[in-house]
This record gives sequence, C-alpha cells and structure tokens, in this order.
Amino acid sequence: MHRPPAWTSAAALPKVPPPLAAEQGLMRLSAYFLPLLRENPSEAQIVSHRLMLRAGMIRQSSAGIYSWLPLGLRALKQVEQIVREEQDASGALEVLMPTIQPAELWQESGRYDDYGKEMLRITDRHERAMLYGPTNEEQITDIFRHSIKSYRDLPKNFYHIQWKFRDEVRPRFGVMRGREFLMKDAYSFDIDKRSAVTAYFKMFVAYMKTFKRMGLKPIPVRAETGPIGGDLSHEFHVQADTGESELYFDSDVVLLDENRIDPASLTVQDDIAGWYAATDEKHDPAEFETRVPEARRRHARGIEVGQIFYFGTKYSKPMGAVVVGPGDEPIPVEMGSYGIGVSRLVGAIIEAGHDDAGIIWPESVAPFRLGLVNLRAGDARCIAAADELYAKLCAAGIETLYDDRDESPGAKFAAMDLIGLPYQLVVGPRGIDKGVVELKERGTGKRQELSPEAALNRLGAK
RNA sequence: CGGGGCGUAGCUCAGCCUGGUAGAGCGCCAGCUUUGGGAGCUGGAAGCCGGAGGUUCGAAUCCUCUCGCCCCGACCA
Repeated sequence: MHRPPAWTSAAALPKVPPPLAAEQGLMRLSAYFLPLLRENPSEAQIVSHRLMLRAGMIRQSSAGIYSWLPLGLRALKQVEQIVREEQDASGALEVLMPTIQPAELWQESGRYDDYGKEMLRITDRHERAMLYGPTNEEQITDIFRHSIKSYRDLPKNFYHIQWKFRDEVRPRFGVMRGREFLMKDAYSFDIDKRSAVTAYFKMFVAYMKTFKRMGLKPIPVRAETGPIGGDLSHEFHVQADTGESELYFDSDVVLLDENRIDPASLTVQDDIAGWYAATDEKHDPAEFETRVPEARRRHARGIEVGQIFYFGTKYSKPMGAVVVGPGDEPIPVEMGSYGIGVSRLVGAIIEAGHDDAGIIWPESVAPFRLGLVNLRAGDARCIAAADELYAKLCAAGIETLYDDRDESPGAKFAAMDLIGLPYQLVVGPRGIDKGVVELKERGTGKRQELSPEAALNRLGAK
C-alpha cells in the first residue's frame, strides 16, 4: 500500500513545542539531537571513546577525525571556555591564526623538512606549497617580528584555540588521539631568560588552575622537550589506567598549591623540582628512591593534557624575531610555548569520571547542569508540573536538558545516567501525589524527595 | 612503519569452512495495551553482503587485487 511522504501532511509532523526565546541555553530533548547508542560500537575500545559515541557526543568521520554533535560540542565549549578564562587571567592575549599556513615560514625555521609525514602538506591552485598547521610557532613569530621592535614592548604572550592536524600513523582512543584536534597554544616572548622563565611559570600556574577547575587532579611532570626543542619542559597528566604515558611521582605532588607559587621567584624552579615527578623517559630510579620515601612512591599511567616549553631563541634567531635593547643592541627574543589539548581533555575528563552507567560530568564542564525528567509524558499533571519547573529553571538561567519524550521510565533513567549531567530532577505521578519531585545527584547516586520549590532552591534558582 | 583482526540493515552480530532466492536481536514506522530503572503484542519499512576483477550454470560464501576501519608495537598535544 502506497503511503504519501510524511511532509505532505501537516498532521504527520511530530508535535514539538517551539522553543521560547527565554529558553536559550536550555533544551527540550524532543527537539534536540541526541543519537544515543544502546550497544557499544565495536570500534571503541576505551571507555571515554565508547561513552562519547554512546552518549551521542561525537561521530567519526574517518580515522582520527570526528564531528562534534550538539551534546559533545557543549562539553567541548565548556572546556574551551575554562581554558580561555585562565589564559586571559594570566595576561595572555587571545588571537586566532589560520589552520592553513604557507610552507615558506616553516622553511625559514628549518622545520619544513624536519617535521616529516605527520605534517599534512597541501598544494593550492597556484602550485604554492601550503600545510595544515600542526602547531603555530612560526606563524606567531612572524606576527611578532613584523610589529614588535623594542624591548619596551615586552613581555608578551599570545594564545589561540584552533584546530590542528597531525597525520598520526595510528590515531586511536577517539578524541584522545585524533589526527585533527582542538588545541590551545600560547607563545611567550621575553627580553631575557630570567623573564622568560617567569612567563613559563606563570603558565605553569595557569595550567594547574585550569585543570583543577575541570575537576581533575593534574600531575605536573618533568618532560623531554622533543621536536619543539629547548631545555625546560613540564607535561601535565591526568591519572588514568588507559593513559599512554608512564609516570613516576611522589604522591605528595597533589599537595602542590599553585596559588602559592610565585612565578617571578628566583627559586621557583627549585621549589617545583622539589617534588619528584617524571615520565618514564626522564625517570631516574636511583633518584626516585633517595628522594621519595617508599610509602609515597607512585607508579601510574597518565593522559597528557598539556605541555609547556621554554626554548629560548630556537625560533627567534633563524626567523629574525629581534628587538632593540636598552643599549640599542639587537636582542633575539626568548620564547616559550604552551599547549593544552582541548578536545583531548573532553576524553580525559570522562576517563577520570564515569561509572558502569555512563559519564559523570564535573559541574564546571557538564554540557547541561541539570536533566529534568518527565517520567510520564502522556500524563497531564506530570506535563504541567514539569513544564512549570522547566519555565522556572529557564528563568533562573540553570542550563537544563528537559526530557519530555514519550519513553519508558527505565529508558529515561538510563539515558540520563549515560549522558551524566550532574543533577537529575524527576517528575513522576508517584511524587506528584505526594507533592514532591526527586532530585538525584549523578556523582553520588544520592536522591531525595523535595517539594518543587525546595528542589529549585537546592539548584540555586530564585 | 612492522605484526594481527574485521568490513553483511542505523547499532550489535549470525550466515562464509561445505556456492543454490539475505537472517536475528535492538533501533525505526503504524496501531493497541502499558508506565518509577533500557515494557508487551500485532503489523510494517529498511541491505548492489566495502569496491573491482576472476572462477562457476549460479558467488555474501571460492581466488586475486584494492579501499576502509580497529587492535598490539615503534612514534606523538
């Protein structure tokens, strides 16, 4: 039997209430795009990758390249915003450099040949050699040298948050090791080493604050400088069994208080070096044993979420980033660079926060703060109660995802646990009879029955 | 880049060894019943079996080549 396509009949369209103007930042699930997967996709081996796919956050396009769907994009933007705020607070200046760069810049620094196959090389229609940037030292140095000519304009620190491409031989673990990834990279310019090291430790402090705000316990470890070059570097790791790096550290490193670090202090480096923490490349078993009491020695795996480098004049000399000093002499500037894997952090945060049922977002990065659940979408009283709560949450500016779908209660609970919003507010017929709603904390699993007003208060509304 | 594995419906997979009209569960659509932890029944839609060659009367199945994806290792935010 032939049926006309649904769009020929207005009656066939699903009835979705139009979003109110006041609903900005809030969302009815019936109008959202949240393609949940009930089963584990076979390609995903580690938990964050599985959960991101199952929770409808990302979709793979090709190996190591992903689309970010609405829920995932919200989480990504939350992470990005925290990174931005802490960079701004440290005095760094946000810019935005292009993804596509001219090869000449990289030929100048000598890295065009060094970088190898990881760099995606492109030719434009005029046969000009271009590349999709794996990082931006050359680009920012070029900007700097065109405009900054005097030591009196220093220090400066520029950052941007931009997509990078590194043609990894073997991308894996979802967004944790993609070929295309979102990265915050900052570049500092100073007149001398002393000042450059201060810039370095300013970033050190900013990084500690950034990761802690995301509910993580960062472990800063001494690191190799690798192809970026230089002689001072730290990596910041999040502990996770699925991490790719091996760490050796003093368990007291978690006591390191970034608020008490003075980046300008002459002894800051020694202070931080006072805590033993190293990747396996830098690990010295003899030193580990003499300096750290056995009870505090830790050997664990970690996910690298950031790395900072001081590399002196490695780029400024070949590229002519030179300022005039107080005595009229030319001085190549002292540089550092500072990266945070923004898209990787989303995966790392999930690795650090989940259970068998799904993701457990820290409030600071959760894509929504609250999931409002109408357990019985066909019931007029439930609809009225849930709609009223939704309107109040909306007015209070509490980011809410409102599950108004006509699904079974079990499916709704499972979906909420999977996407892991910090709070769930459940409206059901049982509670309505008693004049209560149920507030559940995703992290602890604690639930309590409250009057709607009390629940709103608890969530900070009104 | 070395080694291994897998491509069949949106997802998870069976069928392949031993060639003979393409299957299941979940999801999706319609209807009815249900409703506090992934509901039930009935009916339905949906796949050039990754692609190209070959063998054969006949290929998801056998052979060759290719492309894609995943895993282990070496390398990297």
